Amino acid sequence: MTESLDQAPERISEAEHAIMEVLWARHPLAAAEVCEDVCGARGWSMPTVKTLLARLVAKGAVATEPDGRRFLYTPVLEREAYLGGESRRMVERLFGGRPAALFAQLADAEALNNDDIAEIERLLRELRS
Amino acid sequence: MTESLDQAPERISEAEHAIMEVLWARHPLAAAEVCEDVCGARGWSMPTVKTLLARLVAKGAVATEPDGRRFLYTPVLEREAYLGGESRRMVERLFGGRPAALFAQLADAEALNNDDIAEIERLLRELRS
DNA sequence: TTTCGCCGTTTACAGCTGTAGTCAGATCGA
DNA sequence: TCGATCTGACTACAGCTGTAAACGGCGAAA
Repeated sequence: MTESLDQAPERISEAEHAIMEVLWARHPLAAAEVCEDVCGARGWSMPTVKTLLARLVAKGAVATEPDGRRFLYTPVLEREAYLGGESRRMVERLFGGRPAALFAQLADAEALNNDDIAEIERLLRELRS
Repeated sequence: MTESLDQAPERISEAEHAIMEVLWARHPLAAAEVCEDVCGARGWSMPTVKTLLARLVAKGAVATEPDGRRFLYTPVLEREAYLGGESRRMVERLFGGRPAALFAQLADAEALNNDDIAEIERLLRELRS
C-alpha cells in the first residue's frame, strides 16, 4: 500500500470542516465572505473564522493568494479525498473495517429510507459492471 | 420508557471506546482484567485504564458493582445504540444525512471489496422482504 | 498487629478544539 | 497627510482528551 510520502493526514476538526465546506462550494473567497456564509448558521464571529482559516492554512488544507491588502482562500485538500479518508477511518474504527457492518447497522437503525436503498442498489449494479 | 439516561448523548472519546469494546466483549470485568485486554494493544498503563473507566462511569456509560474490595465494571450503554448513534452522526455531518452518499464515497475510494458488496446485496434482499 | 500490596480517587499536564479579543500594519477617503 | 477602517497575526482561555503519577484506604500476609 502507498505509505504516502505526501503530507501526513493532518486531522481536520469539525469546526474546520464547516469552513472547508464553504470553500469547496465556492472559491477563492476572502475571510469576510467565508464569514458571510457560515457565521450566521453557526453563530460565529469574524475572529473565529479567521482563526479557523489560519489553522487550515497551517495544516496545508487551504492555500492563500494575495488580493490587494487581503488574502483569498482556496481549498488544497479535495473534498473527495477528505470524505473518503474520514469514511474509511470511521468504518475502520467502529466496524473493524467492514463496510457491510456499517450498512447493517444503518439498516437496523432504520436510518435507510426507500430512496437510500434504491440508490445504493443502483450503485452496486454500477460497481458490478 | 425508562427515565432518561439518554437525554444528553454524552460523547464517548476514541480511547474510551476502546475500553467499551473490551467490556462489550466480556463483562463484568475488574480494572486489571480490562487492562490485560487492552494495555498491550494500545501501549497503555493501568492508571490510564483506571482514568478512562472512571470517566465512563461518570458519563453513565458503565456501571460498577462491588466485588469484595474492588469493582467490577459492566457496560450500560449498548453497543448497538452506540454504533448506530455514531454512524448516524457521521452520515449527518459528512454526507448531509444521506447514507447513499456515504456508500458512493466508499465505492469511489475502492473501500469495498467483493465480499463487502456481496454481503450488502444480501442485506438488501433481506430488507426487501 | 504491623506492614505490604492492590484498588479506586485525585491531581497533573500537555495538546487539541472552539471561540474570541487585541494589535499592528496597510490603505482609502478626506 | 492623517485618521478611520479593514485585514491578517498574535494572544487568550476554558473544556475535552490522552496519558499517567501520587495518594489514601483497606484487607491479607507475616
